[in-house]
Amino acid sequence: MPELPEVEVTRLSFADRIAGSQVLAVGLGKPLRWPLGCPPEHLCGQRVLGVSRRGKYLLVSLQRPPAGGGASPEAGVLLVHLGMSGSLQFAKALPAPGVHDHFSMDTTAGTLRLHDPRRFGAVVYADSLADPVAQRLLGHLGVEPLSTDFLPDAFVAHMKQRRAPIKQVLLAGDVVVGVGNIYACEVLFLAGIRPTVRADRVSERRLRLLHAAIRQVLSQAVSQGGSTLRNFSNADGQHGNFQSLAKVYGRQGQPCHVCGTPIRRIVQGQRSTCYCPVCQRG
DNA sequence: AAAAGCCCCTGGATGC
DNA sequence: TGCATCCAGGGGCTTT
Repeated sequence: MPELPEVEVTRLSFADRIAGSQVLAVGLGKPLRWPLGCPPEHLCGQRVLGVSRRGKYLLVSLQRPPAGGGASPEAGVLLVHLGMSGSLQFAKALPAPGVHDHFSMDTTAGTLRLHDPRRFGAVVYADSLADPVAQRLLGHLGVEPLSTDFLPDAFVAHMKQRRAPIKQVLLAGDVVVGVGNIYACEVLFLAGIRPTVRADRVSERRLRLLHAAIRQVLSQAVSQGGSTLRNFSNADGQHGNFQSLAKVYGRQGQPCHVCGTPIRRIVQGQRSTCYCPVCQRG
């Protein structure tokens, strides 16, 4: 499933190529998680300014060419979420949409297409990032883990205010974004923290280790091209190779790489958690 | 405010 | 072999 590194790798794989193009046509397949929020024709003629990212959302910024006169051009943004099974393709010529291709946008530079069998993904149009439609999805998000705003002191302070199990706080995304189920398990292993421990009961020393682990694991995963744990590929169709680096996720019953103890699997918030009962006592 | 549970969906794995 | 059942998971929403 796409987590922050996969989304970032996807962005890097097509952002430069689509920037500056003009939207020619938009086609929709079966309904995604949310409706597009505007008629598909509304996008036609708009210019693609660039692609940025906020958490696991890709933000495709658009601009309608001024109709004439001095009026400032209207700007808009497409919020793209890959959900659990989504992937983007961008190419000059793509074959006809398949049964799982639910959003297709032809531009002068190529076609951008969302392939999403489980349809947990979404493509939503908003007039701007300040628009309530965008704020509903982005407004509550925490700090970007790979930005210079992700500071140890603030991270510790936030965690000390939360009583929920630390893994659930990571997944909630309101302290730090982009840490999904796989990476949450991995970073807690690296920091030696038991996933079930209340966030505010974790020592400051280990919270600082966790902060460093989040930066290290996510940036490493980006440089590796993302995870292939769930058939991930970037918009060029290339696969990442992070899966071999997972130390606990999906390894229940197998020996811990550090101490040899069998990795344990539990369920938290209807999601599986894998951890080493010996290495993760903090 | 924060925490916990619900629900959307379907390919792949498992069990009979 | 073919069927039914279960499971995975992101994250906004509702309820506590």
